[in-house]
Parts: sequence; structure tokens; C-alpha cells
Amino acid sequence: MGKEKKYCYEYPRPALTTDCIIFGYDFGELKVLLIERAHEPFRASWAFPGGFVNIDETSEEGAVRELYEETGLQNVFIEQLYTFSDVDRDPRGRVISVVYYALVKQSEYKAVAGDDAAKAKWFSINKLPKLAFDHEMIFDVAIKRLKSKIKYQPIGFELLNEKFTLTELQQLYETILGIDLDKRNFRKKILSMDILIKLDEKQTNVAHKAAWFYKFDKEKYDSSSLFTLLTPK
Amino acid sequence: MGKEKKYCYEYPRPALTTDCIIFGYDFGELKVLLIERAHEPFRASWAFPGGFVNIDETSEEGAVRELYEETGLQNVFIEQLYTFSDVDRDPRGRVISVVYYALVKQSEYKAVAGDDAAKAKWFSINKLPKLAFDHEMIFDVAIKRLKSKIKYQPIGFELLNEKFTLTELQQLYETILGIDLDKRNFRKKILSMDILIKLDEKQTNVAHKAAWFYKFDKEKYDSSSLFTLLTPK
DNA sequence: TTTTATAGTGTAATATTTACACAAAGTTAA
DNA sequence: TTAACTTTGTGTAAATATTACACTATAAAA
Repeated sequence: MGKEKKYCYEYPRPALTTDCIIFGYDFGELKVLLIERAHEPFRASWAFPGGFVNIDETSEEGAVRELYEETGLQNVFIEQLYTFSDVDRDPRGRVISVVYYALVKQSEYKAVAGDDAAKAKWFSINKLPKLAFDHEMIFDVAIKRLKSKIKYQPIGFELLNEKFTLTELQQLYETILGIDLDKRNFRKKILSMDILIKLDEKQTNVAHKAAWFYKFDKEKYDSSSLFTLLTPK
Repeated sequence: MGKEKKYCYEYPRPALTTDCIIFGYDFGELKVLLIERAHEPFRASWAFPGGFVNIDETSEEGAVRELYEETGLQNVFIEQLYTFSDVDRDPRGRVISVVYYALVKQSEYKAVAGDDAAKAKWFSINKLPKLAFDHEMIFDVAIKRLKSKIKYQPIGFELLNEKFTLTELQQLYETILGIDLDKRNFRKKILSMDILIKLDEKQTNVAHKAAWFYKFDKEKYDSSSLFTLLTPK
């Protein structure tokens, strides 16, 4: 047994894979999770986690499964990014990849890939190693999407804790967009959107005035029509 | 010969198809091009043009090729929409489809599907027949994308002639967005973007004051950073 | 109790968006 | 040839949104 080629078709078919760009945010830096490949091709290179899609699952189910298998992450924000189908993108033959991107909350950031054999590691997006396959192109598409998406959809919350301060939120926006925002204007704007709930709880153990915590009001957002554009300073 | 199953793999593989939602604009109506299926499954149902992706072409190349084969269209605006991979979306088995959408200029609108055996027909998006496969879901994604994209990228020009009047452009936006726009404000805004070139040519044979023609200044657009949002009246 | 660090707040100036109406220019019909 | 019809093309004032900007409040640490 072993390598029998027992699935036969009238015409050649590509293999179907899925990959996932996992964004995390920590210490004011935007990061992505990479896996050091254990096998050829690109053995010992870094790559986005991913793998083959099973015949009885959708590409999204495959992405969610691979994400769990390779990192232990569950219940994360995940969204289809793009499908890459260049003929020579994989030296093993014709392989197309339906690529997703995921946003990981800070509370789960450290829990990532606690167990596994594969080496998983967070990299600051400014200090990425050389990547396997066409993953550099994939990354470019992903970061561009994240930057544009955060301007009109409140996905930033997916990268913070359940509770966050307005300063944390502002810093996240500043990091992703790569621009400075005015504190008063940022607060005015984000609060006027009416999608934040101010909690009855402050920071503790900080060597300065404690900030109030907020949480994202998903229900109010879902019922409102469209998030408006956050404009830079 | 004929139906030999000579392409064999270690694991089962899905078939890869591509489909294309072709938008056209005529007489103030937004339309899509549908093909009446000649074969099972869904024989005699209407569907978006598409077909199997060859093993030596990208999904986009496949979409462009199918578009040409089924409609005669060439050199149209085309962009990846989404990949659909539901396990049961095709009764023939596991088939995933990388779907594109295309915008067809008015000047080419009538030339569509001049020759072929398959029946191709434009349908107003408000009067679509029942569609094959999961094409109704695909249509929903496509129309949503078109509406949101036109607000921040000048893709509307792809649906008009090379030369158009500002009133035509305004009506196109009104049709796609489903809202009325103020003439003076629309003109002010679109002209301030500095992506239109006023031609030295007017309408002829109209029973009223002739409007000036404009064309889209692609070079100026490409070199500018980002198209700003067109806001409704 | 002083220092340090960050939170939290208002206003005036500027820019953008909105609402709104009529004269000009062709064509058609009387 | 004139009048009626139809659509083009234009400006301004009011309302709204965005921007720039600085100091007091609070908690912990020194």
C-alpha cells in the first residue's frame, strides 16, 4: 500500500490547498504567524500555515482545520482573501490555493502553537524572512487588504482583547495604517460611531491615570448599515 | 477511447472551474449575460458562462478564455470575485469554481455572442430567471461587490463607451447604486477628481442642447493614489 | 509630597458636502 | 420663422465634518 494512485479522472486536475495569513498584534507591532517547513519542497523555509483541502470539506473548512492543527487556534475571525493559481507556483505540480486571512485576539496570541512538532513563530511584518512558494506575493495581497479593510469595517477589535482602552485601539489603527492619529479626533470619531460600549472597569496597576475599558458592540454594528471611513490626521 | 480515466492521483481531487459574471449597461439598465445550458446538469437552465480550467492555465486565463469562447468578448475588465467550494454545489461531484466578474463596454454590448451555438442573453438584474448551481448566491456576491467597488474605484467607465457625457456617467452611478444623485454636486465631485478629459466633441442628433463628451484619463488615475468616495445625495 | 506618565476633554478654523433654480442651446412642431 | 420642448451646464450659501491644538486629572513610583 502507501502511494497507490487510485483516484482517476478523465482530465488532469490540480491539487487544492488552502493557506492562512494569521495576523496578530503585540507590543505595538503587527505580526504574522509562520511555520518552518519540515518537508520538501522549501524544507526549512518559512511559510504561511496551510495544507491540502479534503474532498469532503469546503476551502474555508480546510483553512479552519489547518489553522487548528498547526496552531491550536479556534474561533478566530477568518475571511477569504484570494485564490492563487499560477501554473508554476508549486514545484510539486499544479496546485491552486484558496487563501484566507485570520485575525487573532491578543488573549490568544501567546497560546498559539503550544504543542506541535512544526515550529510556529510570530514575525513582525517588517522583518519577515524569505518565504516559500509564492507566499511573498500572498503576503502583499493580504497586508493591502487588511489596510484597506480596517478603514471601513471594524475588524480591528479582532486583534485586541475583549476589553481594550481607546489608546490601545488608536495604537492598533496607527500601526496598521502606518500613520499617526490625533487622540482627540480619533476618540470623537470612534465614539460617534456608536459601536463601543464603555465598561464599568478601569485599568489597574498602571503608573498613571487608569484608562476606562471598552468593548465592541457587535450587535449594534451588525444592525447599522455601514461603517464610515476613518481618515488620517 | 473517449472516456478513459487516465489521470490518477494518490488522493481525490476536486475539478476546477471558473465562472464569470458579465455586467453590461444599456438603456439605463444594469444587465448580466447568461447562457442557456445545453447539457445536463441543469440543462435548459440559465447560468453564468464558465467551464473547466485547463491544467496549463491560471483560473484567470481560463475565465478569459471561456469568456471569449462563449461570448466572443475580448479585452474586457475582469477581476477575481470569490472562490466557491461548497461540497454539494455541483451534482456531478466535487467542483470548485474561481469566479470572476467582467464589465463590458456599451460599444461591445451588442456584439456579444454573435455566433455561437449556446444561447446567450442579457438579463436585467431585476428580472433574472432561476439560475443553475449556486449561481444565485454567486450573483448576490457579485452585485454587492460591484456596488461597493464603484464607490471608491473608477470602474464605471468600463461599462460606458470610450466617450461619454457626464449625464450618462451620472445615470450609470444612479443605476448601480440605486440612488439619485444631484447633477451639480455629481459634476463638481467627478471633475474635481481630475480623472476625466473633456473632448473637443459634442453629442449630435439630439433634440436638445448637445452635451460635451469626456473620456477617462487612465494614466492620470493610475498615477494618483486613491479614488475618493462618491457620496449619495 | 513631588515627579512621572498617561487619560481625558473642547473649540475655533478649515474643508467638504449638501440643497437648490435658471439661462443657454439645440431640435421639433406649429 | 417662431414657439415649444428638452436637456445641458453652472454658483452659492448653509450645514456638516474634519482638522489642529494644550492643559488638567489621576495613579503609581521615587
